[in-house]
Amino acid sequence: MNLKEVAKRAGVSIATVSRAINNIPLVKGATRRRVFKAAAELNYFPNLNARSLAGGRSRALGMIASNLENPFFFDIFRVLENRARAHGYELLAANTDYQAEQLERCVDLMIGRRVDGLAVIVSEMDPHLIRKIDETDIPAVFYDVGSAKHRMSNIRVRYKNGIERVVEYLHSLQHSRFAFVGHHSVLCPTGERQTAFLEAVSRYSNAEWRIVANEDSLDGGRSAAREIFASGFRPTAIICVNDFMAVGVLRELREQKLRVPEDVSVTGFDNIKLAEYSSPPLTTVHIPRDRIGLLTFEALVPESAIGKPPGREIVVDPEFIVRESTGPAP
Amino acid sequence: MNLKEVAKRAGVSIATVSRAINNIPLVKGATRRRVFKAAAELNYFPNLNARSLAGGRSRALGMIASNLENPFFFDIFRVLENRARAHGYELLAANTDYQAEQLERCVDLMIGRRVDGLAVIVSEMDPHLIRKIDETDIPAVFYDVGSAKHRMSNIRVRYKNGIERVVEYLHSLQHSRFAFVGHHSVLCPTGERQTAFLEAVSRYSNAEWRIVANEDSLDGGRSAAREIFASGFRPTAIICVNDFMAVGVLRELREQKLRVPEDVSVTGFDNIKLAEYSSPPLTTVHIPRDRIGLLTFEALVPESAIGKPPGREIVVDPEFIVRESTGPAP
DNA sequence: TTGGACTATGCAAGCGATTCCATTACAATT
DNA sequence: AATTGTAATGGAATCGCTTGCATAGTCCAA
Repeated sequence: MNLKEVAKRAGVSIATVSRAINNIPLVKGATRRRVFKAAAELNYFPNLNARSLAGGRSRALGMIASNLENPFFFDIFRVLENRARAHGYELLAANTDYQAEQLERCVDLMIGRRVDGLAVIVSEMDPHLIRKIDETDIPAVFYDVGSAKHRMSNIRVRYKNGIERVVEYLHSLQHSRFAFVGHHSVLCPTGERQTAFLEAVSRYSNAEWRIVANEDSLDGGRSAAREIFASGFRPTAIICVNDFMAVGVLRELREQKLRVPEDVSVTGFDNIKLAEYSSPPLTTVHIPRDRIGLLTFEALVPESAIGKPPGREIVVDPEFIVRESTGPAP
Repeated sequence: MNLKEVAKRAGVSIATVSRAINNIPLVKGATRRRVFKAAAELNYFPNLNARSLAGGRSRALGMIASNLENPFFFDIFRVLENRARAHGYELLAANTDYQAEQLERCVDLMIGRRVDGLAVIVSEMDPHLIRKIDETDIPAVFYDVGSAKHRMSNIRVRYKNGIERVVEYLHSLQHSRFAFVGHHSVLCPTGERQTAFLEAVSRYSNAEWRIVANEDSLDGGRSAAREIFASGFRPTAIICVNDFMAVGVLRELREQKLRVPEDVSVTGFDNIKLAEYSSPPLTTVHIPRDRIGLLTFEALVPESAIGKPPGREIVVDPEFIVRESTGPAP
């Protein structure tokens, strides 16, 4: 069903139908009603593809995430979707599973759909893709990568501070054997956290440590923990790159009959809901995902944030939260 | 950048460029190379909106879910996305948060995008929407609602069997005071589980029970548990409509210093990964989401399932899984 | 009655692709 | 050399919509 049919039935031109459907005030009340009646009778749905094509914009935003299964990303998605909807946009979401190849596919897809703004919240970003997106003139937001320019913004989370706080806190509880559980992502976020971990831990002369990595999932966290113990290392504290994996670590400790925090302390990162719901609840570092989502939206849709420059550098500070998964070293 | 520009640069017609880009074999090797070279130099991306419009199909599938945050839905999403990608489709996902109003918006959006197939995995479905979708001639899959017809399929999970097994099992462990934790969804899935619970529990003359409902989230599960205890009822077993909420229940029990399963047994439903990772791991009922995702895809894309009829009734059987969250009544 | 000044509507040109049909190029066959 | 068949390309209509511009209708003041 298309405009033409509706126009015929309502006895007006397609231009008028288009205006009526789009609530353009020019149309007279009576005409508008006739149009809506005809549209309803014919079960008419505006073809959004045609609309995007003709209108020159898609009224859609895109979000690409590394792992939507991890609530960290999902929470951002949720905020972004709500903002988008409130402003008459729809949100197209895509998942890369941390794979560079899929990321490229997703980017092509989003550009192909001619989204009006694109958020790329991934840790496997590649400069070549940034250039690619840049050349399209689509407003974009990246995450922890390079700096802002043109119409591209960047969100930077100060992971380093967070990890430092974690290590300091554990050290103050007399811990000295640390394990760091990361995930298989080549670039920034894990990288920064891992680097920060190394720096922090190196400051203590009596500290020993070990680093393992696995995929970003519950299973990945558990496997990582298993790997640590298989190596013979006996950490008194396990610092995880995020809460999701930390829950996996907790599971393995349970299996090994190690009590948390009496025998070993565990920390997460992100402060997803699940951190509060794990047993024991996780000591972690809060990253304000609401704020990230909101700022991302504002960066993508300039008219929603008048006065703020189109391409900007956004810095987000984490916040340390102590719960029950950490305690004095045994 | 568009076809015309690429055509000009490559010195061919737009028809030829279109064929080259779409890998239609008619194009001579040398020409093809010239076209790709020009496209690359111009940073050309096919406009998918235009393509959908001209081609008469969008090469996109849609999936609408009640709550993508609940891994039950996300797992289906993942399978569906993989199948879709493997067959050259993209997947548009939308979330309703169990709200009828949002569901309608999502449906309009999907129809507006002219998806080639639409899966509606929600429990708040409404007959009027089914008719709406039916009239568009888009192949669709629904979930636990009515029966199959035309090009519309239906997936039905035999929840009843699952709940029966759960109740029987708990009864065999001498439990007699049951609580059922559901969520605020008007229609089938919860409804069926709840009804099945009532039926099963009514068979035992010494059984007492109570039913509470809350939103489908970790918080919702916890609040539901709180409500039970606030009412003064002291269940020996809490049967949850799904694992996600069960994890919330577990959290509240921890707060109340009640041991699971020594003081109270808890069961979930769905067998999401988290069920295995909670503490204690949840006794639950497995619903094969891989199978559901796959069957959904086959129902949406007929050419992927030759021989099978377009509109069919798919029945899925759950499987009872005992873990550590259940034990003999205290 | 007529002439603005609006308000409502229609016409038609795109938007960027696909695809049917016609045409050309070229090689093989007679 | 003429003919034929096939492979490669181009022309142009079409998909459903938006929107600038032209036009028709309406109302009121002069």
